[in-house]
Amino acid sequence: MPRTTTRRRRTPNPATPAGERVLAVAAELFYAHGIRAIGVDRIADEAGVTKKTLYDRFGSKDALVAAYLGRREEVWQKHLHARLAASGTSGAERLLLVLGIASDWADKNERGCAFVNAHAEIGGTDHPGNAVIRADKEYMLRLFVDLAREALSGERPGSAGPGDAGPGGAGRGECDAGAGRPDDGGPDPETIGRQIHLLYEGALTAHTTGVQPNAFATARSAAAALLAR
Amino acid sequence: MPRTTTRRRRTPNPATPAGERVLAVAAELFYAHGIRAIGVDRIADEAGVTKKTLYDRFGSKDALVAAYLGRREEVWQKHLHARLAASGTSGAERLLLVLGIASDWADKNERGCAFVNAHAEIGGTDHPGNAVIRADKEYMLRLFVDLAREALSGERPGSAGPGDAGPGGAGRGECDAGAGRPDDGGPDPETIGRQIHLLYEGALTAHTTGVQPNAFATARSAAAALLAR
DNA sequence: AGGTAACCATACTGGTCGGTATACTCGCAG
DNA sequence: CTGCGAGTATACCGACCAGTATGGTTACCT
Repeated sequence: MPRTTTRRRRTPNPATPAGERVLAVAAELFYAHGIRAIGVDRIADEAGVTKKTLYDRFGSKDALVAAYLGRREEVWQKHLHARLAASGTSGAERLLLVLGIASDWADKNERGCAFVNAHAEIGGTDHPGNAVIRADKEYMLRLFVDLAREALSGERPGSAGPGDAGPGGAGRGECDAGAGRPDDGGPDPETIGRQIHLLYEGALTAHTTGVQPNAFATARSAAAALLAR
Repeated sequence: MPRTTTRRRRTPNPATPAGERVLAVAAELFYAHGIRAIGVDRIADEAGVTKKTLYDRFGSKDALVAAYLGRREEVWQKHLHARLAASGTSGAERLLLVLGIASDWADKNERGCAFVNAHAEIGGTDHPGNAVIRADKEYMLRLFVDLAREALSGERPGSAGPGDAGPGGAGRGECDAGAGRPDDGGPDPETIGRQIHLLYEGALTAHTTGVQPNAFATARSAAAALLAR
């Protein structure tokens, strides 16, 4: 019974009761006040845990931050797909529903996108959390592109396999994303998906900063217009 | 000859050589590394100034942060209008040019929108910088709405005055911003301006986080499509 | 001549930062 | 019964935090 290398655990796994409490408290405080604004002492205190335990579980504050972001991504994606699956929608409706779900989510998470906020603090460094941020952004972009493809191809609920995609390199080119000329003939799903992704990202910040309280409704109407061309 | 109450200056004005140096250094460091990541000691050091001088000019770190944001807003708005005025464009072209200017700006400012980043760190508090953030966001929204109005008044009938609007309070409703239904008849300029503002905000974060390197080109094509409906 | 604004330099406060060290207790599985 | 993982408690480290105190040096403006 090879129990995953029972011995020798250099990088600790935080899946213990105390570790869970730490992660829960860290998630709440980091999100509400920012990463740099919260010290490990306070997290340990509010989790009812000693600093030693915190460091035994996570190794460093940076690792704890990365764990916080990873947990956040996991929860959001699970929530999103649960509501998406329960809706039974398809085609354009399904794509627009994503904006509706994000709207509800944003109402309950008044500090906005945790990944954008974290990027403001740790972006441009070699912080381990950056990988998680990038992964989430990439994921949402792909989701919108895939849903746009389904919406425009006569609504096929099929898996549509995006072709492994793979992490690959950073820049991929996408060759100008269809300039400004009114190519009314047929804007490809990739472009429309990317456009709607921008509406999604924009609605998140516009909603959070308070400039556009109804940002998601506005984004929805714009997305519908882009799909209906 | 009342020279603005020559005596008694409780709130200092930072318009002195040393003050300018402090502000310049602060702007660079705050933008590049974040507000909480930079201490006043380092700012004073790199500006070749003592901490005493820094506090004589600005009073507190929070006030210095607010000054940094104010300066940033000023520079951006001046740059934007200079390029806008030099272009001689009008109508839809003029609106799309804003996205082009923002694209160039974003290429030179790789850490993204200073106000979004600052909001991630001080949002939700009573920090004096929040007023500046809000003002900038509001300004860009108004700009897009006004330009959308100009762009659409030249080709579409029924100007449909939105009714004074005015600054008023925070929430203004805007009554659902035209839900999802395909009201192809005529989307009002206010709504289109708001939609394009979302594209602008989204492009900023998508470009900065690296998910969409060509975010502004994509935003441009989407904005053109929304205007050409 | 004297006042004052704008600077310099050094030193200090009380607190917090991320991270480590030491030593002890508990429950469980070999 | 022993060894170990998970946890407790306390104390410590050097560095940095925002902000203040004291005192001295220019240069300009009445």
